[in-house]
Amino acid sequence: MKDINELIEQRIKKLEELRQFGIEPFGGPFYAQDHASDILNKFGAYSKENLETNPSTCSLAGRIISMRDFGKAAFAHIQDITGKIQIYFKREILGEKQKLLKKLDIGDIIGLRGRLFRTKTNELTVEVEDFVLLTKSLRPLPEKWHGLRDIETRYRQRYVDLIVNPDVRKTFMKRGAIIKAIRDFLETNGFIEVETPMMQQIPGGATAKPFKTHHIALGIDLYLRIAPELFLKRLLVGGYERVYELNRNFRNEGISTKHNPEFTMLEFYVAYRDYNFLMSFTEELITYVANKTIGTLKIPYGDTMIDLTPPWPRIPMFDALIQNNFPSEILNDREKAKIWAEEHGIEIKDSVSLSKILDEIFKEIVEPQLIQPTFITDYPIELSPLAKRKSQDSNLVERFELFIASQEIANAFSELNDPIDQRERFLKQIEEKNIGDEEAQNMDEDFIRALEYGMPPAAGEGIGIDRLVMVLSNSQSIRDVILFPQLKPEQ
RNA sequence: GGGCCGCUAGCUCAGUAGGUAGAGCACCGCCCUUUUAAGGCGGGUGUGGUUGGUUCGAAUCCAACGCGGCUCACCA
Repeated sequence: MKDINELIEQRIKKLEELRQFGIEPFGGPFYAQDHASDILNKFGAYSKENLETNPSTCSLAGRIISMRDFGKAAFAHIQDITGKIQIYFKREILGEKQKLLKKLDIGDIIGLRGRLFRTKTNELTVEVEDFVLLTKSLRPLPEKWHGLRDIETRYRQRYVDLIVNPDVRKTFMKRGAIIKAIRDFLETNGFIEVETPMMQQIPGGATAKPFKTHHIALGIDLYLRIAPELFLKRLLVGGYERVYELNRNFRNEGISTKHNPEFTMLEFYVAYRDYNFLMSFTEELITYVANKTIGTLKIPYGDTMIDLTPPWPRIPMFDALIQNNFPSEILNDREKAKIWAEEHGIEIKDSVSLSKILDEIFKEIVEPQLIQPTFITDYPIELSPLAKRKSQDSNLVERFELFIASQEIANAFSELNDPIDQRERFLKQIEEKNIGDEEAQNMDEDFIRALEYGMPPAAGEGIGIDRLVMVLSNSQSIRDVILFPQLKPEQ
């Protein structure tokens, strides 16, 4: 941060000179009446003559992002949250104040009022009648054509990325719109938003390694939540019928283009429904969000087009395997399945169960092909300790995952509400943990106690918001949809 | 964590038989009242990621380390 160079020194000098003129370079409030894009939209149809005969004034606040100074006149563009607009400084109008332009730099934030006109090239422009410096910028912005390309700097200094890369702004605006649309949809369908603990004594509700922290006054270790699931289901016991939480989860895993240690998850629960209901509901939710935020169900992703038009195929997991040439006769044969996997280049650890082997094979041979939205249903019970068994086959659970663009977007199931079965499943997890599965789930006695009071039959779902935003914004890396992705410390 | 690639001016990038570095934009000075990659004249502003090594001499060759990207592993 101490890399004071000549460019910064020059700007500090200008700042001091401005103070000598009695101008405060870090000013107070400025109540602009307008925004750049609003003006462009509102007056876009007004001709040059029109603007001359009906003078229209405006006031704006924003950052100077370019400057073309002629001495007695100057053009600049200023940028606000909506976009940019050209402004024109003219000595005839500003008088002595025109000289202040010498002390302004690209990057400074100003407030101004002026009159709209069109230039020779017909660009709608604000002729500045008065302006005030609101903030002096001491660091030079990246140059105007190539902008800021360096990925590391873009992530570390997202503020600069946002100033100079309009697409980045758009993506994060879209992210905000997507989240708002999700809330709108859930609220209109009778869901109530809640907040449950992020710091948990027993991390549960997912298979993942947690972050550990410590509470000094209580003298206990706490874990950042890996999922809100067990608390949301306690709320079903408490009487909530439709409930959701849209917030951060934390998982102590590697970082990649698809994983950030903290990520945003929507979890929602519906009493008196099952996973079949949720599949239809998910189609409605995602198509609502897509229509609302991008206005179409046919969206580009990488070099393919994704068509979100429902209904989406619903394929049982085992069928999906068989359709991809996995021999159905060895679905129940751990040894042969393991051999098949290894013959297809999939590494399998010795201790791993049949279900996990099938899951590995699925990830390897099926998942990459699930470009268009697809529900994969009916997972093996060992993979789903919180899900309800299928009545026709007690080795399977009523669960689905939604895949789009080869990514798992949603995971949902009919919730297990039998406290006795739940206790057995937890005990099974503890066995797994003892064998060495770091991610196996923990016993949560209070959760079982809650179930013992009676949880209505219910279905619950988690949607990975970052990944959904990736798909809807055609982003190839999760870091492009998280404002401040986790990075190693700078030096 | 493994493999591969990258790190040179504020930004985007050049620069190998090894001879202490260059372009555009930005910036500084002067000129210019409709420009928009404004233009004209003049100016290079640098801890070459860091630390060592080889060498008379290193941005360049070697090693270690740091950070980033891609990829594999793990997951959502």
